[in-house]
Amino acid sequence: MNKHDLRVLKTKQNIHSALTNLLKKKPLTHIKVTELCKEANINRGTFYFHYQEVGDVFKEFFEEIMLDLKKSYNEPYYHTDFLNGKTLDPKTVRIFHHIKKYEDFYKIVFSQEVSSEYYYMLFDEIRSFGLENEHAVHQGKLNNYLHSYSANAIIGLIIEWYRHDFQESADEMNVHLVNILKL
Amino acid sequence: MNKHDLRVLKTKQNIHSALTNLLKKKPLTHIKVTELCKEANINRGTFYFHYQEVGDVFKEFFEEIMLDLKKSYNEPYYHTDFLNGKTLDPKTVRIFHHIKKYEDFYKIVFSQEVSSEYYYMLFDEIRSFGLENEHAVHQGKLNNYLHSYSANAIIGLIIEWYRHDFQESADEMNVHLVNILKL
DNA sequence: AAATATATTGTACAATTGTTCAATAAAATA
DNA sequence: TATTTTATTGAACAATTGTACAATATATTT
Repeated sequence: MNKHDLRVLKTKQNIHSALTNLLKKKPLTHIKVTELCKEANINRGTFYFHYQEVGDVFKEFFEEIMLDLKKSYNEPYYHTDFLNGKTLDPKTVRIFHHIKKYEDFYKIVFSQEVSSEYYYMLFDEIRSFGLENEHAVHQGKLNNYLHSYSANAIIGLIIEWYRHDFQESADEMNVHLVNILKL
Repeated sequence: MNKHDLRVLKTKQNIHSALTNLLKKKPLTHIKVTELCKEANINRGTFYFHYQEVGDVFKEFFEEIMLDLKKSYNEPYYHTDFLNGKTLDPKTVRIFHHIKKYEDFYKIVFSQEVSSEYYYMLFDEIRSFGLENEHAVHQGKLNNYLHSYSANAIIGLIIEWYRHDFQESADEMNVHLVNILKL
């Protein structure tokens, strides 16, 4: 299976737009392989040649989104540094802006029904940023735990945000974080 | 459907022990309804009278485990307060001991393939403990975010623990946490 | 342009799913 | 104990899944 083969590209494009369409009508977990193939005008055998289940297609979407998260996190950031007189953390605020940008996808990622794999993709990405303040280097094992602690704490905020249906702005979320870190 | 009916109790007992047996042989996501019913010696129609999918049975297990977590968290705690000369947080250490106690279940809960619903059950339980230091009462919204932040931070540690195959002891985990909180 | 490689198709198949329903068995209730 | 209630069974059904394969179509390579 050569992912540069034009046939493969075309097939995957069809499947991708088919899934995008179906997601407007029903939740990911309700979409059948048969249904997706019909919408994409491809043979079911072709689907199983590339994927195992519908969720794998969504995973491909989310892999792209993770690339964007990595990219936007590493880009120089030109954003207002203040909101309501509070200083914004220039590192984490990019995460919140990223989430807001892909709000519709994260509503799926954080839903109860889907597999945890997307959660862990986000977790590992944020974890790789190494968010733990300025406290330089620690001993190896503690550092591992600290990374997981910090990354998942941020995701805890995002879960709460998700449960508020992403009502707050990204900047407001960052203010919440700053306030928590000040405690 | 009366859950006190002896027939229901017997049926659920059979299904429960059938699932326990099958889980020794294969992962949760590979267990079919048909297979579970054969193992439990009950009719497939009976299964669908009580559940929707195999995961619902595991959810019943986990609901009991969440009750135990709540219970052990509220019990007076008689445990050594020191390890390697470090003070242990008497609140959080119970969570770690609880996880260790049900290690086998949490290996399922934290696995990539299963639905996120178990994760959220744990999250909501830990969140309800209100772990945020001694900083008294804050404004309503910040408090919501703080609870989710703190609860998920702890779970971040547990995820890391899970990835180390739960090698460390509960007390060592608590030392990690204490060290992180000191930063 | 011809030869080669391989992705896609169509078909078939067994197994599982999810639902329905009347008959039956086993409870709870009077 | 007799009556009533209802959980369980078994059977049937359409739909979906997951796999296999030869035939075909459409790429890539020479």
